[in-house]
Amino acid sequence: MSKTKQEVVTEFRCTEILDAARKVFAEKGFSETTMDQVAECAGIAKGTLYLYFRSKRDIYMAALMEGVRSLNNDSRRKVEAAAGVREKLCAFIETRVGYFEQHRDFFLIYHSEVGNLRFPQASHDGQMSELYLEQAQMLEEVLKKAAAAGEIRELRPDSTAFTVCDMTRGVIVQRLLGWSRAELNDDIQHLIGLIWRGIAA
Amino acid sequence: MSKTKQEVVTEFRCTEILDAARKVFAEKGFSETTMDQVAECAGIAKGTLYLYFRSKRDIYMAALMEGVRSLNNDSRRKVEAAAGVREKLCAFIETRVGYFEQHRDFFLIYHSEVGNLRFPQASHDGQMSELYLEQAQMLEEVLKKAAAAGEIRELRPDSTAFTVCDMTRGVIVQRLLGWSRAELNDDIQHLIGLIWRGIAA
DNA sequence: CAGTAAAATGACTGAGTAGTCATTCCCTTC
DNA sequence: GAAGGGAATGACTACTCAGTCATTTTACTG
Repeated sequence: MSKTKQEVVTEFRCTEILDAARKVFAEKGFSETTMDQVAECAGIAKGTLYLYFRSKRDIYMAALMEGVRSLNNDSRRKVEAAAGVREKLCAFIETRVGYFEQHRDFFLIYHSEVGNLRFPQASHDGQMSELYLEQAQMLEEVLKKAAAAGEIRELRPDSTAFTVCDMTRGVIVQRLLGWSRAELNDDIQHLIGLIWRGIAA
Repeated sequence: MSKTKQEVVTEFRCTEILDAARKVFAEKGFSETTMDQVAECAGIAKGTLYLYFRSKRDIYMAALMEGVRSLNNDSRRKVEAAAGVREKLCAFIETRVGYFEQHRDFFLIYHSEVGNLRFPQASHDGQMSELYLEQAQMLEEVLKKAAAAGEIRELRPDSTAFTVCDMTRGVIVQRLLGWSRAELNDDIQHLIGLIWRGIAA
């Protein structure tokens, strides 16, 4: 059964709102953004926002989580599809750097939220931590298997996985703030070179 | 000439206020913190805050910048004092991880600010960016010289320097959020092992 | 210990904004 | 094309909170 007209409209409005939200939140941060600004950017009235979302935080979390889930799915798929360890690592980094380059607004929100992981009002419930950990753990599994197979040296897979995530995020920040003028691919290759020598057997 | 009584009292009040500010801001983040909370935590009335600082943002920035400057000075001194490249790297990482472990409130503010580097209202003027870059550049110099001397392989010193900073910060986050249960020293040694193999000639 | 000046106080104000809801608009159906 | 109903609107409300300032407290001096 295909979607009713109702559902189509609702989905369209939600997408529209979340896209606008990402844009405005990315520019100003959560607290400096007003609902009027989100509404204006989405080209609708403020009241309409509340027909589709319960609160400001609700919109923010939806914009954030939708992005994170999509990113995590992409990463997982690409990593699973890749053949060896090195290739899996490459896939992980390339997918994520690529995704963030394509969705800069989302990245700014994501990154500022990582910075707030400790403030409870942000990332409510710890949904955000959960998804963050999910990625690290996926990487951890890859590293564990690779170590067992002797493809890389023995090191703490948990800590290493986090570190790879941090380095990946770091590269995007460098690019976004204009601290790197290299080609995207050079940045990625440079990072992979660093990591691979760091962990290779 | 020693300080007048005036100056001593002023300095004491400022320290008191900034300590309280770090505590509260670390717990709640900038916008969720009220001046009343800062005042209460400092054990003074709200009005008194405004005798020593011009605004909420002013207090926040002072608390942040004092910490960053102190951290940067420690780092620089320790790095300069260390003998070889590897030792300088160790000194950098150990100093920073140690400092942040000793000043967790400060770290939470610092880390959330790194997440907000792109939002103009935060980190006004870009003072924060400046100090962040300062550290990375110090490291960059170390790496350049080491590469010229053949002690490490040729790689992009700017990008590598940023990456080392990111990894270092990452380790603290792991520890602060309880994602690492290892001894402090194990975490540090693990990280240095990773980096050193990554960059060694 | 009175007099004075500086420091501290906290009730108050004004600006800003999340969220509401009575009204208007528009689309569908007969 | 009239009637009915669901979607959209934006003026309005209720509240929060940064920053002020008239008053009180404390510290110093002669």
